[in-house]
Parts: sequence; C-alpha cells; structure tokens
Amino acid sequence: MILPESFYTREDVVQVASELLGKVLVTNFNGEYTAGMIVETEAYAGVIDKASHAHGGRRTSRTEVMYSKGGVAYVYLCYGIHHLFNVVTHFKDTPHAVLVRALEPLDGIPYMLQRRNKEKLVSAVTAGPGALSAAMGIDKHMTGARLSGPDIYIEDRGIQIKSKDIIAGTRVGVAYAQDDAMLPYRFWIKDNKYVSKAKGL
DNA sequence: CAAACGATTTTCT
DNA sequence: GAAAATCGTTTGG
Repeated sequence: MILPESFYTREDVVQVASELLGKVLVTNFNGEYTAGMIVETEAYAGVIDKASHAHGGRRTSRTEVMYSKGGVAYVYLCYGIHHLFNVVTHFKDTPHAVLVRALEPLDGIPYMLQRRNKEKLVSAVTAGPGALSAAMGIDKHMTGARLSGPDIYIEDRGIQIKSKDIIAGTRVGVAYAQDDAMLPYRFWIKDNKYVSKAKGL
C-alpha cells in the first residue's frame, strides 16, 4: 500500500522519520523498477533547526520545495557530486523534512548495481544518502515530485520494525549546527548491514 | 558578477 | 586515516 498523504502531513517530523524505517522506497521509470527498504533516516525540523537549509525561515529557490505540503521529494546536490533525497513533511509553509540516509535493496538490484558501477551487491551500494540516490536513479529533477507515484513513491509492505531494533542517535555531518547537532534526530535499524557507517555513531 | 562552501563518497597512503 | 573530487546555491561586492 502506498503511504497516504496524511502520513507526511503531521506536525512531528521526528515521529515521521522514525516511522519511515521499514517502509519501502520505490522508483519506476524507463522500465526500470527498483525498490529498497528504508533503514536509516534523519529529521530536519525546519526553521528552529540550525542544521536545516530552512533554518531561521530562510527561503530561496532551492529550499522553496521544503515549504510545500508534506509528501513531496526534496532532492539537492551536495559537494557538487551527490544527490541527497529528502521527504518533505508537515503542512504548507513549514519546511520540515526527513533525509533518507540508507536503504536495504529489495527489487531491481541489477539496475542498482549498474547505476553504481558495482559488480555485486555490497552494502556500499545503498549505504549513505548520496549512494542510495544514485542506486535508485534519483537526481535533482525529482525535486517537487509527489511521493504517490507513478515514478517514485513510498509504500508499506507490512514490515514491522520492533521498537527495540530502532536506535536513535545524533545526525551526521552537521557539526556546524552547534547545539542542534546533539539532537537525537537520526534513526536507524539495529544491526542492519545497510546502515551507513558514517562517522559520528 | 565573483567567491566560498557543503545534510558526501571514493581513492590513495 | 586523510585528502581530493566537483558544481549548484548562497552570499558578498
């Protein structure tokens, strides 16, 4: 079942981030169907979060899509190389978003390997926000796309993650956010080999 | 209009 | 473990 818009249009972006664990991100275009279970996320709490692009109500052409109603994609280019895939949440004019940091490949694995120039399935194929975007064929052209299909969507396949297997921790790569860098806004599935091994655990 | 930087990954030592 | 790669966005002149 594809997640309804009401899943995203909630006030607590941190809760949405934790509930996205175990859901399945699907892209399906050019006849290439790929899907992966979300195993790691981070919440970005809009204007009050120093780590967010929209901190302090900053509103530019790049961040404009974060101010949309929840349920759309926000993809942006980092370090000139990597596309980072985010899910916009909350209501219109409130720029909350969830960064999807890692997936466990489920379907269309040969396409993922091809996109990543890998011979066989290793955790590095989808472990990390830039890596999973490349594996799923996501780039900045997806920004603003609704996550209800047909090209890209998130579905619930009935996978239940036990609460004891959900770990909360600090976010990665946001040291510049000072005190907000300490917030437990990162969630991942315990012992899943596809969780990114980025420093800061 | 020019300059600096980043929610990262890969490669080399 | 450390450093390079690389460019759109943002900020300052």
